Amino acid sequence: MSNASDRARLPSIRDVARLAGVSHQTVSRVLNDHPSIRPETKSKVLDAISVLDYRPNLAARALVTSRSNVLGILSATIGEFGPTSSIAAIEDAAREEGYSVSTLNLGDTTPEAIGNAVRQLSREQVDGIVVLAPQVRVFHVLRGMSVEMPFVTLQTASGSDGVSLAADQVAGAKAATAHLISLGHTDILHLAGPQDWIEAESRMRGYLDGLREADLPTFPPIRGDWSADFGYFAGKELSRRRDFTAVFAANDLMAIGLLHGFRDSGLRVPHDVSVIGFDDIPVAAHVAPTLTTVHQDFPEIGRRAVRILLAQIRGEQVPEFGQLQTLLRLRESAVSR
Amino acid sequence: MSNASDRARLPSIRDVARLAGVSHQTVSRVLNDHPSIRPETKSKVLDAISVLDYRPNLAARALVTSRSNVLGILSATIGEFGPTSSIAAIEDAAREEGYSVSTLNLGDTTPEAIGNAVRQLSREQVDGIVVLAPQVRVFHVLRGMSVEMPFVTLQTASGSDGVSLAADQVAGAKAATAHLISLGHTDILHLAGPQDWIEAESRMRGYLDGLREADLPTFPPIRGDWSADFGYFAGKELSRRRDFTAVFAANDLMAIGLLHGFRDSGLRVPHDVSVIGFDDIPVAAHVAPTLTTVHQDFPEIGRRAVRILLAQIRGEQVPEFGQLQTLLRLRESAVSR
DNA sequence: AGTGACGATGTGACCGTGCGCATGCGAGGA
DNA sequence: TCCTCGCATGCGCACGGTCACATCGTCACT
Repeated sequence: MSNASDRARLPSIRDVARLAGVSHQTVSRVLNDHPSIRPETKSKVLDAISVLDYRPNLAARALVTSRSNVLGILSATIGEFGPTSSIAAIEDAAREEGYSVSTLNLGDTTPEAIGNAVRQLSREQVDGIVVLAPQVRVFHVLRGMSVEMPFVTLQTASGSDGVSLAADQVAGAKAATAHLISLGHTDILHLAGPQDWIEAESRMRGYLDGLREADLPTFPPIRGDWSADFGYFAGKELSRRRDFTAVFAANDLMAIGLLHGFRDSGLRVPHDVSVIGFDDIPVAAHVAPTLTTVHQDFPEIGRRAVRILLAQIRGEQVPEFGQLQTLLRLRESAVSR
Repeated sequence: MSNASDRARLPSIRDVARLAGVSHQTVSRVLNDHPSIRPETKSKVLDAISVLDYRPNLAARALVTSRSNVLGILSATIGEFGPTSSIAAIEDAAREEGYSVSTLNLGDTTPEAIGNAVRQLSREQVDGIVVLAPQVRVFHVLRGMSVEMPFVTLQTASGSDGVSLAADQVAGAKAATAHLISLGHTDILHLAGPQDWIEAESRMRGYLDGLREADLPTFPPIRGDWSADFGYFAGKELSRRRDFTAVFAANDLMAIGLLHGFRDSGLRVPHDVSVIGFDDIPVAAHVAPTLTTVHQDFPEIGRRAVRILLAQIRGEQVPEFGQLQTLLRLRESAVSR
C-alpha cells in the first residue's frame, strides 16, 4: 500500500556505500569507472547498487560537474519529412552515447526568438546544440551571438567556419537539372523554396548552374513555401504559359502539388511536362505519375551531426566528413521530350 | 580575449544577493514570486539579476526540489505524420507552461526495451511522461510496471483507468464505412494496420461495426504495416479478385500505395473501386485521385495530453475532455457505384 | 499599553554528487 | 631495514539552489 507520503527518498550513493561497507567516494568511483578499484570492492558495490535498485541522480551530477549530458535540438522546421527523420536519428545516436535530447521548436525566426531559444537551452545546461533551422537568417544570428557552446547546424553553409553539414544540395539539384537536359528538355522552370532558406538557395543554385553549363536559358524561379498546396496553385498558374517542358521543384511536396495542378489544368505529366522533385519522401514512389526525385540520407545526416557535436564537446579531433552524396531516383514523372 | 580557463563560474544567487544588498533567500523569493516581498526590494534584486545576466541553475533547483520541469516523450512511432505533428504540439504546449521536453525513441517494443526507456526517463527525473506508443503491448507493459510517475498515453484505450486520449478512431472509421455504404457499396474491404496497434484495432472495429449495422457482409481484413509500399502490393494482389467495389484503408499511406497498385493493375479509382484513407496527411489532397479520408486534429491531441499530464503532476483536477471528433474529408477517391 | 498576528527578511542546513587531498598498505630498490 | 612510490580507499567540502525556522518591526485589537 504505497501512498503519496511514501516518497521516501530514493537511495543515494551513501546508502549504497553503507550497504557495501565502503565510503561514498568509492561508490562514486565505481560508477565512473575509476581505474583504481579492487575487483572485489567493485562487485560488492555493484551488488549493493542492484539490491537497492540505485540510480544516480543526474541533477546532482549535473550540478557538480556542470555538464548535463543533454544535447539540445533547435528546430525551426515543423513536421516535414526530412528534418523529422534526421531528428529521430539524432536522438538515437545521442542516446547511444549516453546523452539525452531536449528538443525546442522555434515558433518564428526573429533574432529575439532565436536568442531566447538558445538562452533557454543554455539554462538547461545542454552540453551542445544541433540546429535544424535552415533559414539563412538563423544562421547569421547564431554566428552573431557568439554562442558559448558547441553547436552544429545541419545545413550546407556558404562559409565553412561554422560547423555544418548536409547532403550536397547544389550537386543534387544540378544532377536533377542535368537529367532533364539529357532527356532533351531545354526550357526548364524551377519552383523554388522560400527565399530565406539555405536549402532553397542551394537547390536553386544547382538548377542555375546546371542550365548555365549547358548554355540553356534560365527562367526566374517561382518562390514557393514548400507546401503541396502552393505547388497545386503554381501548377494551375503555370499551365497558362506553355513556354516550358519541364519543372524542377525544390521539394517533393511542391512537386506533388504541381502534378495535381497540371492534372486539373489538363496538362499531362510526363507527356506534356516532366517534373522532378527533391527529398524522396515515402509517397513519392506512389503518386501518379511516380515522382522522379533526388534522394538524400536524412538519418545519416543526423548521425554525423551527433558525432561531430560530441567530438567538439569532448575536445576531440572533429571528424571531417566529405559532403554526403545525393542520389537521383528515376521514376515516371520525367521522360524525354 | 576569453580563453577556456575563463569558465569563471556563472553568477549564482548569492552573487546577485551581494550586489542587491540582500540575502540569497530574498533573491530566491523574488525568483519564485513569493508574495511577501517589498516592491522596492524586488526591483533591486531584478536589477542585480539583469546586471549580472544571472540565470538560475536548473540542475541545482532540480536537485533540491526533486522536480525537473521536464516532460518525457516516449515514442515508438518514427517519422509518421500524425505522431510527429502531435509531438511538435506537445513540445510547444509544454514550453509554454515552463516545461522542457526530452524525447526518447523506442527501437523495439519488447517489455525490456520499454522498461529501460521508462527507467531512463525516470533517471532523468522527468516529472511526467507522454507515451506515443500505439501498440497494445506497450500499453499493457506500462500498466504492469506500475510506473511511479504521472503519464498519459495518446491512444484510445479499452479500459478507462489508464489516462489516455485520442480522437475517436472507432467513430471515424465507422463514418468512413458508412459513407461508402451510403454511396451504394456493399462489398467493402478493409486494409488494416498491424495487429498489435491499438489504432489499427479501433479502425478495424469501426469498419466491422459499420458493416454489421448495415447488415452487410464483412471480409477478413488484410493486415498491413502502415507503409505505402505495402499498400501498393496489396493493390496488386487485390486486383486479381474482383469481389469488392470499395476499400477502406487504415491510413493514408497505405491508401496511396493502394491507388498506385490498382493503377498499375489497370483498375481505375474511383470508377472501378472507391478508396478511403485515414489521417488526412498533407499530400492526401493532391494525389490522383485526391483521397477521401478521415481527418483528425493531431496538434490538439498533443495539447490536451500536456494539459492532462500537467494537471496530474500538479495534483489538480484532471480535466475531462470528451473524445475528439474526426472529420470525413470528401474528395475524389470515393464515389457512388 | 500590552500582546499577538503578520509581513519582510535573514540564517543555516540540506539535496546527491564529484573533486582535491590525506591516509594506510604492500612492493621494490638502495 | 628503511624509504619511496603507487594503489586503494576515506574525509570533507563545494556546487547552487530551496526549505524550515528565527528574527525584527509594525499594526490592530483588547
